[in-house]
Amino acid sequence: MSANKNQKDNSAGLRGKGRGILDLDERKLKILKAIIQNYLETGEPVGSRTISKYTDLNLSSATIRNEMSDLEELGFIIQPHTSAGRIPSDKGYRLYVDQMMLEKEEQLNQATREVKEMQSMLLEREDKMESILKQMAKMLAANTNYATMISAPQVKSNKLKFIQLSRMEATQLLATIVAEGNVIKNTMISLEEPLDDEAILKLNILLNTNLNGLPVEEINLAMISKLKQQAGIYDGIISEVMDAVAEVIKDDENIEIYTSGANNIFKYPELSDNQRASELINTFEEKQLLTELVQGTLADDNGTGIQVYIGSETPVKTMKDCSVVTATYELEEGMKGTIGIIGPRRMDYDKVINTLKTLKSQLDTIYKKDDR
Amino acid sequence: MSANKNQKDNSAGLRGKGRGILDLDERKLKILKAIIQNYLETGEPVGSRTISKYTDLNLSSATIRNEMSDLEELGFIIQPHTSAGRIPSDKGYRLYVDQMMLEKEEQLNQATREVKEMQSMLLEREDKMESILKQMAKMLAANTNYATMISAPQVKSNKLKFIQLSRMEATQLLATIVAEGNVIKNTMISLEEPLDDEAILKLNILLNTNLNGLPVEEINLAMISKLKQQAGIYDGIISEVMDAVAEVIKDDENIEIYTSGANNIFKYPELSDNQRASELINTFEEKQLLTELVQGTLADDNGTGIQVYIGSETPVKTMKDCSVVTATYELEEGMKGTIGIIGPRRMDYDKVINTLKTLKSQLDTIYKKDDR
DNA sequence: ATTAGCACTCATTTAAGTGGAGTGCTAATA
DNA sequence: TATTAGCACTCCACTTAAATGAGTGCTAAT
Repeated sequence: MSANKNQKDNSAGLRGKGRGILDLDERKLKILKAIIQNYLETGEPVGSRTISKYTDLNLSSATIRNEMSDLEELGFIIQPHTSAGRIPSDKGYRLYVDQMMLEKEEQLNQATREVKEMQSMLLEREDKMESILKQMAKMLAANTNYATMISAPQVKSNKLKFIQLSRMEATQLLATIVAEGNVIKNTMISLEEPLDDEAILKLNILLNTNLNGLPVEEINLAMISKLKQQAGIYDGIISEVMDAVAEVIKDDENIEIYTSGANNIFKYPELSDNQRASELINTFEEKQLLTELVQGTLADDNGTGIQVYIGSETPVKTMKDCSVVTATYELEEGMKGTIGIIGPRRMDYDKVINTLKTLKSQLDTIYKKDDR
Repeated sequence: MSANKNQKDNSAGLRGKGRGILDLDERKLKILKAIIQNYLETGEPVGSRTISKYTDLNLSSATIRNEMSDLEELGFIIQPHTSAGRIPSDKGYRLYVDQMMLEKEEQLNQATREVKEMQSMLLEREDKMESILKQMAKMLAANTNYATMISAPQVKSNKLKFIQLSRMEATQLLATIVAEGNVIKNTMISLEEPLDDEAILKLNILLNTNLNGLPVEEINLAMISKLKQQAGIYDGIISEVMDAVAEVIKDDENIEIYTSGANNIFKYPELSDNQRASELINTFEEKQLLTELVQGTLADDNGTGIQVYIGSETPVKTMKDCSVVTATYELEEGMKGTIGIIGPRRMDYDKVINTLKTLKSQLDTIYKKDDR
């Protein structure tokens, strides 16, 4: 009975540009695409009649039904229950997205326009990194209606660059520590006894001659105790400074992540039942959980800088009902960061990917680096 | 004292028997209390029979009904629909809370125990303010099952304390600016041409002699242009430094606010329908919206440092279906911050207030200041 | 290979029915 | 006079049943 269907399935490669198992004949592909697009809009299972009417294939619903039956057998679509329409499976989405990323390579046009307004807003206040990123996350969220996250570029500061003690008040010192990548930390140090300028100068010289340019892994206990010894009665200060140095290193372990538009998930019924919503909101609040995502993307880099995780593909388990699209951007000193958009499976992949692509290139440009 | 808020809330004498509102006869008070307590637990309207059975008043349901009828007329309770039990009105909650805050003044005991574990965890990593506050918010949320927020102490830095330029690399300067209250900002300044040590020293002297100890309002354009003039060819650097100074001031306009447990709202059905949840989550994400709350509490200070906003009383409109309990704490230099707990109207006021009280005093203690 | 037609499935909607929690009122009681 | 028992009534929440309709699979005809 299903002989002819199976025949098609097996002979997939006969036609046209046959390569790989994934090729479907042109018509099936069109139908699948139509199904997905329709589902992206409505969020409802889509039936054969809908496709037959709203597509230029001029096929009757019956024919569509046959094709859909095949598509289901191939695992690209799913029937939620016996007499419902079909919805795309993760595999279906995946095909769709892959297809799209091939086709759409060139049309940055429309998205560019949309991002332009972002860019102008961004440039308005050439501020410090933090506020730029925060703002960017916010605008992305507003523009896409999905939840967004953006991680600050991860600096691997493994060298100390500069240490300085300055007197604030009689018994208070300010220690400024700068590591490679311009990671800066300030600490206040309280003193028992006042310290004269000369002593401070000496300490500064001591610290800088010994530590400047030093890879952190070379700062060990032996080294520290040697310093203390040389500092004499001021060894307490050395201790505090070294604590601060440790902080600088530790700081870059937990990446800064900014999020926005978490409440957008309420726009998609499939995500907003209490259970799921609660988990997702929590994930966004405990940004720590998002670091997995960042780490994941940085590891998965596939050349394009764009990654698409569909449903269970995502590294963060609480997002198994979502799709996640990420872009990694890279700043001057080889510091990489991640932008992520989190939405329902039926995300507008086209728009999102294009937006991210453009944004990424803009970001690269802003920071004087063009890697396209 | 804190009860005076609603003391003369109209409706003073609808009935002959009505005297001042606060002296409801003892029995009515007991019944009201019973109703509220029951409602706090169940979240369901409570009927006369329930009260009659689970209270030691030994009254029949009929009697209770009569009393409830009176209480409703007085505005302390509400009937959601004709034949339902009663739920407390905002006014009812208000009375209950005021009453409680009088009674419970002395019993810090139990709550103290609960908070102790927090304290020990807190002290474990005597870190910088930020992480302490974050952690505190988190623990509060975990302990209470409500959403929490905590604002970093608001520093009113109106005097510059210290400015320093240091050379990082040949064409890169680090500017460190410290304002009163030890608000620190670092900025990198890129140079066209290398700068020799002598020039840097001069600039440092110039900046410090002119700006140290200066109230920010005295830093005007005239002052700046005078500085530029004196700096000669280095006027560009002065500009950048002054920009950074402006940043320091501006920074303390938008207060840092840390939140946690936003997803706790999903534990209370009355808050977790999509509409409300979305708004609330948004409020927590756009922490800026919470500043109103902080400002509000700092303004409303009533001596105890604890404030309770019930329903529409809260300054943040998106929280009109919530109750908010806040405590203001004060650190050494007169810097005040706010801790807030946001939950449903039927919040466990008793526990929350006690927890906040204890936490507040702990906080005060940790920072060497006891203001009880 | 495609299509029309038909019987069937099943989630969703609508209507009607039921139980029960809770009230207000009245009359009886202490 | 204050309290209580009793009763009729209200109305929500829940269940059940029927109607709806979108969608399918299969078969026979084109």
